Amino acid sequence: MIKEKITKHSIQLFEKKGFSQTSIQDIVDALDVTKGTFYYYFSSKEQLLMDIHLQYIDNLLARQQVIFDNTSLTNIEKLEKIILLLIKDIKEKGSSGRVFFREIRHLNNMNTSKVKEKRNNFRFRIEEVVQEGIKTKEFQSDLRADIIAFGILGVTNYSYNWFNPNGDVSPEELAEIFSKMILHGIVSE
Amino acid sequence: MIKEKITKHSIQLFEKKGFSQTSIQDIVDALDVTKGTFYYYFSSKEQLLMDIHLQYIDNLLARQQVIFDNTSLTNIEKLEKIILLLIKDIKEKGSSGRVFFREIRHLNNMNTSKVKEKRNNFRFRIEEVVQEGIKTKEFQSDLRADIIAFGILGVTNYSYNWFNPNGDVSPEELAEIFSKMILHGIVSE
Amino acid sequence: MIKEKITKHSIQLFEKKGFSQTSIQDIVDALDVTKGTFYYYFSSKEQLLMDIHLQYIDNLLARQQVIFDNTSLTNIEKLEKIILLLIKDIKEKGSSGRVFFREIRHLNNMNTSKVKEKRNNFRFRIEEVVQEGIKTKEFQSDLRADIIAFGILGVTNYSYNWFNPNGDVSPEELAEIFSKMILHGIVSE
Amino acid sequence: MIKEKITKHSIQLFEKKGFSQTSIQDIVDALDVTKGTFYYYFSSKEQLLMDIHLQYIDNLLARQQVIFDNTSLTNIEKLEKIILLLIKDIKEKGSSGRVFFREIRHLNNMNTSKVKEKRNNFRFRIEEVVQEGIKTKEFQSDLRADIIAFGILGVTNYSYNWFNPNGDVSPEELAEIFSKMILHGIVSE
DNA sequence: AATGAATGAGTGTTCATTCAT
DNA sequence: AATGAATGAACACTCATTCAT
Repeated sequence: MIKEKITKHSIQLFEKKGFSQTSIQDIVDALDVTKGTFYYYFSSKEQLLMDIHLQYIDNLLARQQVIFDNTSLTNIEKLEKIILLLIKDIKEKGSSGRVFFREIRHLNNMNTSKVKEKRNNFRFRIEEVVQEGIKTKEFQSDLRADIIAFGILGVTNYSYNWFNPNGDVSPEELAEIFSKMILHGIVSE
Repeated sequence: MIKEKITKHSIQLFEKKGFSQTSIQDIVDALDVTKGTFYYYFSSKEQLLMDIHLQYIDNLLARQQVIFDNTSLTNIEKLEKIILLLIKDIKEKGSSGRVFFREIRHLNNMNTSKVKEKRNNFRFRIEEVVQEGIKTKEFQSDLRADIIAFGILGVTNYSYNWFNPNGDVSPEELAEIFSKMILHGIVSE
Repeated sequence: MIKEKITKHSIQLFEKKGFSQTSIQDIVDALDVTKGTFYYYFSSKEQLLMDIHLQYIDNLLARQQVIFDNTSLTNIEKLEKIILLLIKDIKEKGSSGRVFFREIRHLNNMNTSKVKEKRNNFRFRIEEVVQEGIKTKEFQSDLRADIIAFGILGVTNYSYNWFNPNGDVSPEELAEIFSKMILHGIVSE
Repeated sequence: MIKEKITKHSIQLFEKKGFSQTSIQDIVDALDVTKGTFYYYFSSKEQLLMDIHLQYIDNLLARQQVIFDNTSLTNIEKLEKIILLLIKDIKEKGSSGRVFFREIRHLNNMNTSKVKEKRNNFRFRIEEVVQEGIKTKEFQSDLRADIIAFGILGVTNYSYNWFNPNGDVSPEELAEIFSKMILHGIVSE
């Protein structure tokens, strides 16, 4: 209960001020508890950050898996759904996402490796979808699936930095615009 | 001379360890000078960071301007050249770029505004190219030029995080792959 | 039962890491109980240390008393037996002894006084034996019994720091070597 | 200058309150400087302790060396002079000595090794003197020189704990009493 | 008899910055 | 142009102790 509250508030603070600019004091002050309480639940500031990272990426991976395993979808549809998954997440978990993308540097080597492995898994899944789509002729035969995967992640992840999900474009609309761009390009035929 | 050396080494250190994890002591130690010397050339650590930001974005803006002003280019060509400009920069100024994208948070409000304005200008130029291309029918008529500009920047900026310009894909090849994806999509026609 | 287990394990920890470097957490972790349990049995960390001190010195005093009261022994024999008592204790209660000698500083004033008084009593007994031996002409007539007592304690107590009772010299042999040195010196006659 | 003042005051404080009970704050408060100043001169609290240890043991070793190298002395005289050296030091450097004997535990492994090696060297020199004395028949032929060396150090080092050099017994007198005890024993012939 | 949550004062250490020289 | 001494506020983290249950 308190642990969850600490995590939740920390995410807000890390997003607003950055991990290193946020002190444990800032965190516990925001919750009206003492530092001792923080260290009762977390062994270090870094462990809290690791918790946040794992919660975020594990959740994404699980939801990506559902899409990936759905055999009734074409690869085009799978890509669209993965893009939508990421964009919609900005509304639901935007703060976590921004912390996730920005603060990984503050994990130690071992933790960085763990998180990067999971991050890579997410990317490899996208790469696989592209690869499969090439086989089924949904996609062009000469694509570099690995690089396309990076391209797709670039488009979606960068959105965390600028997209306001409560603005005039809804997450669903944004996802559709990006899907269209990636799938069909912007040049008129 | 010394100032340039400080800037150059700081970029390396900021890239490797992060801005807040790099102390002034680290910087001056790397150059075998003393802290007094640092403060002779820079009024604060933040000012050094601001210098790095301005050098980076001003250089990019200038080079973008040349492309933008070249009336002999189609809008498609302009987009291609801007993408190439950004990707090639990873090889030439990768460290600066990574510092630029990661450490803006450590500027104060006024400096952040100045840098963001320049950043936005860079984006507006891309948006204008897209807008022009729509008018000339090079691009599809129903595009959201603003969002496409964000998409393009997502693809290129994210590359700073993963692209190894000395690997098996050259900057020129990467730029071409991304240009093709953005212009024509990945779906086979 | 539990109290004894806490005391016993604490002695090991205090010996290995030192009193102030050992936290209550360390102690209870080693026993798989919680801090509450510790404070059920001990009112404070210091009281535990005091317990250890008292157990150690009271035991020594009692065993010294037996020697002291044995009227069938000469004073030389009494000295030999006291030296043997202390050296043999290294094998049996080495950890306690080391804690006893090293950590008295961490007792408060009142407790320090109590322990020092008992320590002094131990020393006074040795002094008395020397004094008696002077009267009986066993010992040289011009000895400073008080200082000789300190000398004897120096030899034996310092052994706690270096003597390995399981090495090539047994406690009995060591006690004999030291007895001989103190009684007869090292110069060849 | 300031560094020396810090060291000097720290020795007093460490002696009175113990190393771990003395905070950096205590030290700098006593000198009316700030913690920053402390860390300008010392990289850590432990390094200060190491400095104290090295100053103490290096000084002792150097003075022991002079005695050791003096070929005009018999081995008996060398022992007497080494004992006097240690006892007189209580008056001159008593605080350092007490810190030296009590706080070695607070050095890390590498530093402990360094200090212990020097400590051992001091002891080995005593052992050598005893060994030489056995060869020259000054000392009894069946002595365990190594253990006798420990015995001598026990007598002298323990004096740091109780001897008041300004009391009714002077350092010279104490050294003579102990020399006599060690050389000739206490039993009347 | 024992727990587990919570406290709060304290610890060693870091570091951007200042300033007389 | 450059130094080196000094500052002081902040920081992550520790820990003996308390107490309701």
